[in-house]
Formats: sequence, C-alpha cells, structure tokens
Amino acid sequence: MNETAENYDPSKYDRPSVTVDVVIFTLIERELNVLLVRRRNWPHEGLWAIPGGFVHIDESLDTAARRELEEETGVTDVYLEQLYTFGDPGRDPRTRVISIVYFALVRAARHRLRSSDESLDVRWYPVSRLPGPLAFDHDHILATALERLRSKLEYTTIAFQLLPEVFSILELKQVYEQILDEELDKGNFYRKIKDAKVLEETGMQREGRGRPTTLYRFRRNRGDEQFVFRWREARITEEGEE
Amino acid sequence: MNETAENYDPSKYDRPSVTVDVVIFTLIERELNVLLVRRRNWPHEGLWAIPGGFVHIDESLDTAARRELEEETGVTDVYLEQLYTFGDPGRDPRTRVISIVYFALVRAARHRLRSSDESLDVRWYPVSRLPGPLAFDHDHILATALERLRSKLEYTTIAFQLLPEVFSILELKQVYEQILDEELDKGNFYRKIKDAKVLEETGMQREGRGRPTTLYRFRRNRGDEQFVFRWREARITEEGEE
DNA sequence: TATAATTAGTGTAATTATAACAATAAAGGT
DNA sequence: ACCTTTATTGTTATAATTACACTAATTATA
Repeated sequence: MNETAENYDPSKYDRPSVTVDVVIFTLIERELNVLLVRRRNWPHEGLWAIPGGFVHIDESLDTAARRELEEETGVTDVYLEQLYTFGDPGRDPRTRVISIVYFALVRAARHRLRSSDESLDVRWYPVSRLPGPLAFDHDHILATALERLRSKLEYTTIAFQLLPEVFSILELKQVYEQILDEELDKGNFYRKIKDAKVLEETGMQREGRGRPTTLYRFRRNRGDEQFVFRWREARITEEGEE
Repeated sequence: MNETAENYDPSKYDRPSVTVDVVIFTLIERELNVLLVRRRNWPHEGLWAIPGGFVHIDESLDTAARRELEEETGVTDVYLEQLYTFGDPGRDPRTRVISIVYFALVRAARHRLRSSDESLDVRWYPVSRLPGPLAFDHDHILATALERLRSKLEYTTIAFQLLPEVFSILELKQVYEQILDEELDKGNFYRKIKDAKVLEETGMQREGRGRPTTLYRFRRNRGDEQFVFRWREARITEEGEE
C-alpha cells in the first residue's frame, strides 16, 4: 500500500470523504425489518436512506460503525460485521464519497429511535415493504446485505442474534423461514439444531395452551466467535439436462 | 450515509487517505505465489509489502485496483474481487490510511514485473516461504486473502483462473491440492468436475510418456460470472463427543 | 516383443446426509 | 374424555460422499 505516501501532496490528489453506513436488521412481529432514516436535505431530500456518517480520524472502522449504530438505535451489544465498500465516483452528487458498509443484527427491537438534525424521521421498515426507492445506491447496498444475511444463515449461527436471550426452537425455525423465505420441516429442524450442540437448556418453560415450550439459550463459544455449522435444506438447482 | 455531508467542514474533520492494495496470487511451478514489493522508504524500509496506491478522485475502486495491478504486473485480464477494508488508526505511522484490499488471481506468471520509484524490488514469493514479516498489517491482510481463496475454492470455479487457457483435469486437481493443502481422490475428482459440466473439450492432447493427456478449456457462463458448484471432500470437524 | 510407467478414466460399495412425512409425548383448556 | 398446541422421535427413500479397486490408452525401455 501507499508506496507514494511520503511524497503525497494534498493539493495534487483530492482526498475522498469516507463514511461508514450500517444496514441494521431486526425482527418485528416475526418479520425482517431494516432501519432507515428519512433525508432532510439535498440530494434525495425526502427519500429514505441507510444510516451512516463520517469516520472520525482516530477511530477504527468497527468503532465508527458501532458508534453510528448506537447513535441511531441506542443499542450497544450487537452482532456487527463489515459487508462491503462502495465507492463509485458519482454515487453521491456532492463529492466523492467512499462508504464502508457494515451490517448489524439487533435483538427484537423495542429500542427508542432518535432522529437527528439531518433526518426527518427514523424508523423500521419490513424489507418486503420498503417506502419506495432508497436514496443514493442504497437499494443496491440493501440487496447486498440481504444476500449476505441469507448466505450466512446457512453456515453460521447468526440467526441467534435476532432472537432474545431465551427462545424456543420453534421460534428459531421461524427466523430461518422468514429470512430464507421457505418452509422447513419441523422434525428435521429439531434434529439438526440439537445435533449441532449450539443450544443450552435454560430449565425454563413457557406455558400456554398446549405442551409447554422448552426454552433455550445460545451456547456461546468464547467471545463472539461464530459456530460453524451448515444448515442446508435448500439445494443448488442444476441447469436443465442436455 | 453522510447525513452530515452538507455541513461538512474540512478543517473540522481531517480526511483519511484512501488506498487500494491488491493481493495478487499466481501459480509458479505448481506452487501458490504472491506478489510483493520491497519498500525503499520509512516506515518499514527494506520490508516486503503488498502492492497498492492511492485511489484517484475520479476512478471507481475496482478501476483503481485494476490500474494498480497493471502497473505492477502488466496484466489486464484477470480475476479480481474486493476482499476487505482495513482502516485501524495507527496501522500506518505516517497518517490515517484506509485501505480497500482486493485479491487477484493471474494465470501462470511469466509477466515482466516493474519495480517503481518507491520500491527496491518486486517479485513473487511462495506463500509458504515469505521473506520474514511483512510491512504494516500486511501479514494479517495476506492471511485474510488466503482464507478467502481457500473458502471460495470450495464453492466457486475461481481455481480455473490460476490455470492457462488449456489444461488437464489432473493439473486442475493439483491446484486444489496445493491451495487446500490436502490430497484429493483422483476418481472422485474426475467425476465431480465432469458432472459439474464446467469444462469443454478442446480436442487437443498433450503427449509424453503414458496415455495422452486430454486437454480442456473452462466453459465460461457469460462474462465473468462464476459457476457455483460445491467441491467438498473436506468435512467440518465436530468438537469431541461429550 | 513384453512389460513397466504414466495419465485417464469407470465401477462398486459402505457410509453419511437429506428430505418427506408419520407417529408419539406432554401438557392445559373445554 | 378429548381437543389443541408444542415437542419430539421414527422410518424410509433418495442422494452425496468417500475409499479404493479396476480398466484403458499410450510411450519408453528391458
């Protein structure tokens, strides 16, 4: 990198602006929702956008993402990973902006949302019912985030990050079904999850009508390390025979 | 993003420098090699580093990566994908530098390499025999790139990008073995590759001692789209029984 | 000319994974 | 008693994975 940094002349090369944006997902009423902010100013005033802001000069990218996330939702302990960096010239009509985009999963949301000076409004939208096209290239960014979420669901345990501390296996199954948009077999799901040994019994039960729901907790490895286990039950479709 | 760009004051926030670095892999004598440049100046003078440079204000990140790649190796038609963005403050002692890192696969390399003003030397190194620790956080970056390469080998066709236009199945198998660092079964490999229908016979053969080698060509989908097929034969190891 | 060497490929069978769906179990409510 | 609800286990067919043995085609060499 920067083999030429020592003879760098700021007037020779303009530096681009660098922002972090965070695609924040949560479940509301069993539906996958994304946090959007409504723009107050030009360009795209009135359109909804993915929240974000400038990277401070002395903070890491991860820290910047966590800060943005907390500023918007107030939540601190969440799953966060870097998604992709978007930097086409012209994606922002004001100036060259390079956005490092993160995606975050927050637990079932009853978070106070705070709209800032620059936004008219902040709210959750179901990903299947967005309020029209988003600002900038944010439709594209959101599509990328959804793709990553679906793909990681199949070989990691990120789904747990969308549920409360304590949950039932049926609730977990519903998360998979909602995000992958397909029905899964009850019996096979139970076995698969149990065999993966990623759950821990809480001893608690939830009662209502019917057999009481046994409640589990996600068994953390150490720190935030993701377990690796492969879900499947969605086969790769082959091209037609020849 | 940039909800605050309209009231942006350049003197209030310093802008970080933005570079693209490119981890360039190739096969030399059946071994996986990476392109490194030797630093001429402070910091880390004399150490080897991953090539890269500043993003021009009017070029996309992909374009910048391709430009860097061509400046270093002269090659133009290669597989390139964005890897990750590294931006910890302090990773470069001179100033805040955010590096968007790409990784590239080039075909068996007999490329003229050009060392620039800022580097003492440019050359390929086998990834298993690097010349000591690399400059900056480049050991970490290289490890990330290798991880991505290995992982994508298992469910995409990127391995083809390391071979010449025309190759034998056994040569392809050797690429997998070299990169995954494990032996694969000959018969199963033949079947798997043939069933995937990603190869096209060239009609050509290569003769030597033994049965003549039939030569294939990678059957492109359209453009650069990667076929998706899953290799496997490396099982996820379970934690010990309980 | 036989046979060793080398690369290419097919056969077979055990094991494991996936998928569909049927059946049983444990509660509370009516 | 039996209906409803959630939690489970059983069963079976099909498909994928793996290991390893075998056949095929050619050139080099003893």
